[in-house]
Amino acid sequence: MNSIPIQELSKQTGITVRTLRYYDQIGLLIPASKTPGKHRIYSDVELRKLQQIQFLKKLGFSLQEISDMISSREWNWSTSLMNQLDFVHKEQRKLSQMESALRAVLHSIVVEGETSWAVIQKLIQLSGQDPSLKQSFRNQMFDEREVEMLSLLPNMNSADPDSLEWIALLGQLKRLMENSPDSPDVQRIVRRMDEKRLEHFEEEDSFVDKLWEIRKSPDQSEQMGLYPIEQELLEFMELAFHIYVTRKEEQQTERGETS
Amino acid sequence: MNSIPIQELSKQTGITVRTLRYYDQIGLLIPASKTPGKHRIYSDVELRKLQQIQFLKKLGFSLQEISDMISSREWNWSTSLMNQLDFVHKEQRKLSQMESALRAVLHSIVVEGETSWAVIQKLIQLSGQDPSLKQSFRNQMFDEREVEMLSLLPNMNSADPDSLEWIALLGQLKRLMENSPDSPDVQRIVRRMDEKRLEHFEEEDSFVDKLWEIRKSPDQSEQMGLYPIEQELLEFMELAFHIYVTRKEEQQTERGETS
DNA sequence: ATATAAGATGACGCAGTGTCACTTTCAAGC
DNA sequence: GCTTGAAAGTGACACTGCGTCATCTTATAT
Repeated sequence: MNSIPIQELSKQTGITVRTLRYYDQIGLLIPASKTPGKHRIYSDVELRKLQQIQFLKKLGFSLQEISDMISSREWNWSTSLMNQLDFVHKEQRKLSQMESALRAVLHSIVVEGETSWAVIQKLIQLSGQDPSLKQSFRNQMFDEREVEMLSLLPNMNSADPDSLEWIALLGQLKRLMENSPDSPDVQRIVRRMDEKRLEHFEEEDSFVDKLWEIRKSPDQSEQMGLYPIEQELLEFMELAFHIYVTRKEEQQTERGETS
Repeated sequence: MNSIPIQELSKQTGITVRTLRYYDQIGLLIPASKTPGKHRIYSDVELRKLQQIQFLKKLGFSLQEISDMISSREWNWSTSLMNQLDFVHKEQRKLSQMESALRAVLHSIVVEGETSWAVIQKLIQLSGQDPSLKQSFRNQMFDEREVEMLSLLPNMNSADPDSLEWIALLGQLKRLMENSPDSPDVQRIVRRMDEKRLEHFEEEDSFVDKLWEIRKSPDQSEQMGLYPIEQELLEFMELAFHIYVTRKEEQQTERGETS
């Protein structure tokens, strides 16, 4: 039997001395013996046991659970492993929700341009409402095919590049609101928005129109669970869009295009 | 100014009375006033503030952080949001590792048939080794194309149905070791294994052979980071396989097949 | 014998409540 | 105005898993 002083054990396992003493205190890992001066002495039996403890900790079990597992001779491993797996899944869901909420705030700040409590307030409104109401409103306004298309819409709390560009474009547009809606800067943004619209919703004009109507009504937007965009920005956007579309048609006419 | 007693506030927000008192104590949410008898009285200002606190808690911030955010007039939101997002990602990684380790134990128990500390010991060996060594050993034994194929191998800690069936088959085989390797039960399992091999590694005989050689050497298996399968089971499997292949060839010969 | 490293013990702190135990206040009915 | 029961108050301990002092003792090498 080789005797291992506490610091040795600490080095070999990476567990701090403090923790080893704590494990002794709660009876999880008791040293093989002690010197007359009460210094702890471990053996390789304890070394192995400590490694087991480390491993079980990596699985996320609490020291209490580990203690039970180690002491009990016949332990129902499958059950506790499955429970633990279940627990991990729940935690993962929580984290996903946190992630998505965090993104929503970050992106809202991009759109709003300024950081303020107003952003938080808006999101509190959104997150506070009953999701089933949202669902029924969506089903009421759109047919089945259109409801599916709704899931393709850019979203405040998603991280895909497509949504990100929409958010960025909105943010830029907002900062340009002091300019004229037919200024080149504004028109370039609107052109890009139109391109993106065509990419995803070409031939779906009626859907896009319906969506735009909802967007323009703050109440309806809220019921849909859409991030509230301020009225002025929407009006500015509509104006700029109108100008853009008109010019586009003129150019096509000049070039003698028929379609 | 409407005055809200503590229980009212509790009901409206879902925060317990105890927690509200604690928030008062740490100065996070101080009631608007108190009755002469020291009962707390809140107003809708505090109601809104409490909702903000709830929201920020959903983002995973600590009460201290929330306190800072609320009290400071000019807070750098973006930075703390990004930090928090970062933190969430780290937690997610931890959970993924836990999940995969948990699956490894669960699956190992299936293969071993019995639940025992030996399983844990094996996995401790595996998880304890330096992953870079594993990497270099793999690169040393296999060429580039083959290394890619390695990632298609069934794995103890994955949850895909393919891996699951391999695990299940191994577990069944182990329980049948007392039978003769040419018993129908055993042969059916070996046939299924062979089918699965063909599904994924048809035309890759040399790769499969090389892998099998490694499997048969406990040392090499360990260096590869493969779950240790006991020698007897491997030999039993090889024997059964040999019988299976021989019979298959005989049948083909009988049927007068040439290839 | 002495210096010094290593060890021991004990206590506080952290985060966010739950839970007891005991006292006081409020509001309402009489 | 008095009684009563509900609601509110305060204070303290518990939980998890250690980190981090501070203070005292032991082991070890010279």
